[in-house]
Amino acid sequence: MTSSPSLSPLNRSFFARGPRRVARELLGKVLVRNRGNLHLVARIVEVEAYLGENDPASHAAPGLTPRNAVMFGPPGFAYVYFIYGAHYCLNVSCQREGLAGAVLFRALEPLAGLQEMARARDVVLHAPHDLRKLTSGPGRLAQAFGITRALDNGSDLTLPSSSLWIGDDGFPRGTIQVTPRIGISKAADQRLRYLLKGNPFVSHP
DNA sequence: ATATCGATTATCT
DNA sequence: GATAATCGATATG
Repeated sequence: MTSSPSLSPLNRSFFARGPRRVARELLGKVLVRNRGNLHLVARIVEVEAYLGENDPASHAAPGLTPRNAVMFGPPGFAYVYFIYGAHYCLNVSCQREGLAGAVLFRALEPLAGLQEMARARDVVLHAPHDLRKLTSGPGRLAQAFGITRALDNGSDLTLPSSSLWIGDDGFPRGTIQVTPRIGISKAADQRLRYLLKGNPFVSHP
């Protein structure tokens, strides 16, 4: 038996809280893509909270639509959207059914399956800093993990048996830094971006 | 039926 | 630092 650190899935109640709290707590956890025997694993190092219908920057602001329905559903499910004609972005729903909320995954630190991520991203790994090209940015990490709306939107992220899920490996998350969210025009002053201070894989250093 | 625009990224200067 | 690329969701007529 090879030793492997225990990796436990985050349960429903973890996500049944406000987006700020969930965002904060998600830092240091890991995102896992199950691909048969192979696993893609990466640590969550940067996220943003989207507060729901009362948050002008949230896709939930216009109220329930087919696109944003997952955010109005139960917590712990993947909300995947397509943006700028090119990129998918991954969120996890939080709060509770009927009360929208979500956390956007903005950057990950790749831990396992690096070559598979590189192939998905169409990059060649030379220097160590090339790893930043894999999962530093919401569109990049989605591409590295093969995340699409057709494939992953609405999937349950609390089940380790499912294709995509979130786990806790006991990593001590360290110091959290809070800044305004990136790339938005509305409510741009609010500090709802959370990152692990000093982590080289955050998207906008 | 058509127009607008975006929770981004790559590729320039 | 600035900008083009690109398309689905949404709003409007």
